[in-house]
Amino acid sequence: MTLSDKQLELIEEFGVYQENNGFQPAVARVMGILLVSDKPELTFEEISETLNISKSATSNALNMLLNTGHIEYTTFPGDRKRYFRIKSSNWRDTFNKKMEDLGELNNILKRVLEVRKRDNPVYDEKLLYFISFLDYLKSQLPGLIEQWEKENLKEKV
Amino acid sequence: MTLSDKQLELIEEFGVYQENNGFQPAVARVMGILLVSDKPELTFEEISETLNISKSATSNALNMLLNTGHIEYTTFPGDRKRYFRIKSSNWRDTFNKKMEDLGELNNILKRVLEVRKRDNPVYDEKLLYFISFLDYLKSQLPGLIEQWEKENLKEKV
DNA sequence: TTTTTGGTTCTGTAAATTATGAACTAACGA
DNA sequence: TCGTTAGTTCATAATTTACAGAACCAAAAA
Repeated sequence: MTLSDKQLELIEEFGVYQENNGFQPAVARVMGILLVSDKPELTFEEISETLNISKSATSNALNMLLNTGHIEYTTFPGDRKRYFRIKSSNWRDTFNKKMEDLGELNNILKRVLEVRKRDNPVYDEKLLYFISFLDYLKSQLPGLIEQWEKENLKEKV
Repeated sequence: MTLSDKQLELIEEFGVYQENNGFQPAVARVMGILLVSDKPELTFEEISETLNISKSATSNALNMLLNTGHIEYTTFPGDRKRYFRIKSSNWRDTFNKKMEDLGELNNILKRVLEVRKRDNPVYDEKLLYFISFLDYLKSQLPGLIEQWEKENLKEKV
């Protein structure tokens, strides 16, 4: 399989993005190739050879991504190969994870306020504002998402 | 300076959180101590000794955080020490960075759609939905923030 | 003028991460 | 039953990171 220069470039770019999200370089490239390749499904061999990563690294990356629910595969009768593709639900998950992450931060910050004893309440106030903002966001987002879904389905139907 | 067990625990927890955001362990702990200590401002020495990190690591961490705008310091006449504190604007920045990050992802995904040529449009559709969702979010968030600010100021005044 | 304070800068290195290649295995095909 | 395919597992090599320690420096104090 061959990829255009633009596709190779995007794999790297997406790869770096996902490295910053905590994925190993090779794992991030595997996600990248599944995302940008013209074929929506690729075999172990195609991934390994096109990305120039060893079989072991490919094996580890694919199993890791399978375990974390980022990819899945189908098979075809009379063909021992597995055909891997990105799980599309993964996009929504990516967003949800970011939101959960802010929730975690918010929990930590709430406990910070309980634990530290500052003489000047001005310092607590700034933090309280941010906490309240995150709470507000959390309360409003579901409605926002719902509304988007409504508008989007309207267009589609 | 001494910290309670709960404070030490929170420094570690916040530290791990910030490690996941790409900060070095020691840097993340420095942010942590500035966040949870009873005193809102701490000196180089207090930070270094309380966290048990070397002067060099402390120096690097503080300069890194100063350069990236996460902390700032004040001085007092006749006192050569600098008193470091977390920049409170940093909370809003943290949130903004998460949003910018989703914007970056969105840009990459838009280019993916331009570059890959898939026979079955179903695959593109899923991606298009997510892109459109992120765009929607981007368009709605400023209003959401504005509304929160309005409500919050109302309470305060 | 010498010493102390409040740091900074420069190696060196322990530990962790990430990937490789080779040996291995299970299933199928000839 | 022998070879081939489609991978997995293991030992280890190559980087990368993250920090400590020591030497260093400028300003203030003694």
